[in-house]
Amino acid sequence: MYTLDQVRCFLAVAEELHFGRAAERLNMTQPPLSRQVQKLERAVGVPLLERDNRHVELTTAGTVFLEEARRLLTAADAAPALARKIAAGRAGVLRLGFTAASGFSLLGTLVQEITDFMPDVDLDLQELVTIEQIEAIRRGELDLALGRPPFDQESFDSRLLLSEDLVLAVPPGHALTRLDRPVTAADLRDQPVVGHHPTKARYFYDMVVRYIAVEHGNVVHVVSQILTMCSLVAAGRGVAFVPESARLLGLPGVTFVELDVPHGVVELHAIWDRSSKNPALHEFLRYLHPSS
Amino acid sequence: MYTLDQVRCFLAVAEELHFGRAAERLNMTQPPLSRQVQKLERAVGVPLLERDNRHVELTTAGTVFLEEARRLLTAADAAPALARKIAAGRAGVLRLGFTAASGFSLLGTLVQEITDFMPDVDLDLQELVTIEQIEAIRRGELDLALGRPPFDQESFDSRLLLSEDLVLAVPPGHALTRLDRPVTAADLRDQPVVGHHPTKARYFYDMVVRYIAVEHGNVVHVVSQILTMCSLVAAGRGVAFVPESARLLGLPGVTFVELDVPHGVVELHAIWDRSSKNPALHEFLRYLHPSS
DNA sequence: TTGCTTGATACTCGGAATGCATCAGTTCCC
DNA sequence: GGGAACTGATGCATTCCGAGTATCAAGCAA
Repeated sequence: MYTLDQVRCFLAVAEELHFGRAAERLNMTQPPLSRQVQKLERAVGVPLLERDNRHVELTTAGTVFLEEARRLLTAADAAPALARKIAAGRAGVLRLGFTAASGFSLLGTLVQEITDFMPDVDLDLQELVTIEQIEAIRRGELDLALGRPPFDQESFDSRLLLSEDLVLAVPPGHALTRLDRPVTAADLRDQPVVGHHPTKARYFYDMVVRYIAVEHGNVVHVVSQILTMCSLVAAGRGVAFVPESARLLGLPGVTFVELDVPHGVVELHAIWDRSSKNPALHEFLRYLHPSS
Repeated sequence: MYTLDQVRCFLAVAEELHFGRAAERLNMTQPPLSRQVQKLERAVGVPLLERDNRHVELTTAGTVFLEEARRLLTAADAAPALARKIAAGRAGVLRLGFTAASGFSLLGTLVQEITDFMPDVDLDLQELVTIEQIEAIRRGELDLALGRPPFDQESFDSRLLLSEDLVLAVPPGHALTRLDRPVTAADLRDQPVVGHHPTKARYFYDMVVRYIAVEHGNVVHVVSQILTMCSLVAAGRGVAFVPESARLLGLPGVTFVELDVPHGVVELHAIWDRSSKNPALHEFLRYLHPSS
């Protein structure tokens, strides 16, 4: 079995792609570093790095192991911190994930409310896209997510926090800003579109497919974050479908026009594992559902 | 910093609530176990166990650390297993490009076969024309392409997957449907033709130039996708040369007549970079060439 | 060719973990 | 009340592992 030190060694080498520099970063010399990585590879059972007597590069297995290694080390660092916080008499820790987009809208007020209502609870905030949040909850690395459907209704409970409109982000002075009616699919026939990633931003992708049949050939970029979309719009690369709260970004070079879609279609939910035993989470849920 | 062994020691003690039995379970003697747990507690910074000279019990911090510890060890066990699976090609990602036309014919069965043969491999599908696929492979953004010649035989390996006939798409009731012999170039002298794009659909363009000398002036549209061609035929804009599998589209307003060209001239190849290191690709190739 | 770079290996040394023996505190029972 | 039994901690000798130094081997450049 391998040790965390070996994982740390591997991480440094994988990031530097150079044993000498990695050793320097770890405050050790190169030979023991080589041996530690060799040991790790023997423990894992497959080569993680390909050494070329001149260059070092990750194998495919090494690439995915690197991801796991990062998570492992993060968890290894977080565990004692968590234990210390508990021991220090704090009421607990609430690990809250949020999407970049929800950060603009209600994250601020929500954090304020939580700290008011549960002043002794430490809040750990992490920005992740929805699926990553769901995965993190499933792995027990997160207590509460601010995300969008779909998610497994079996294992997760949720509550709708916010409904907002889907609007079209366009550069200022764009022809569509001069329309005095909501933009329809027909208006977009010849518009380059900055599209959503079909899996990472599945919620928006599905919504756009459903309400606005965008010509496949019009999609000029595929991205997963609202902020990136707006930047691309500002750069004149096309128009984009974004939640109304993107206005709060205050980005120059972007303005927003109404779309011919139902109001309030963009939903933001609080999502949690119904089997979680974190007392801080339950305390928060009591605040969220004052009834129950 | 602590080690995974220390965590394993703590886990055993926390579960047994007895140093002696925990030591037995870990195949070690009791004194070093005590010291390992002490070390872990020093690393974490707070007591995790309360020893009572008669009983052992978890502190509050110990309880939450126990949970984290379990997760940590699970992740530490899972990571190498995952890496081994990746290296064996039994898991991972296979990025598969396909032309719209190949989508109608064998993409479905191929995808089915891949998911049967390599159930843990994620398939990323992307529709691109052949040259874009080749470029994507060259840039390392795609592992496998379903495309048509020509492509650089130096850097790419390939395998013929399908040969089919070139047929003529015409509107139903068209004069050429009443011929009782294959259509020849002469029959097309006065027909408006929906033509292929000379670079984006070079394979079909070259093939048509080679087998049927179409009058230049007859070409009323130049498009690069079979589906677009068929739609234009259905709209009565002309006739078009398409692979027989376009029948599978089931488009109303289009029927197909035989052409006086050799059978099986439309080829579809699986194409890949012979220097690719993706184990999932190699696993798939083993499936494709059971011989080698 | 020579010299430089880079990762692997040989060897020695110091620190850490192990196991044995033992201690110290508690509980139980006669 | 006192000794036996039990439990976790500690002292000590041994062993083992990992670190550092020196060096090697392979590839590349001039």
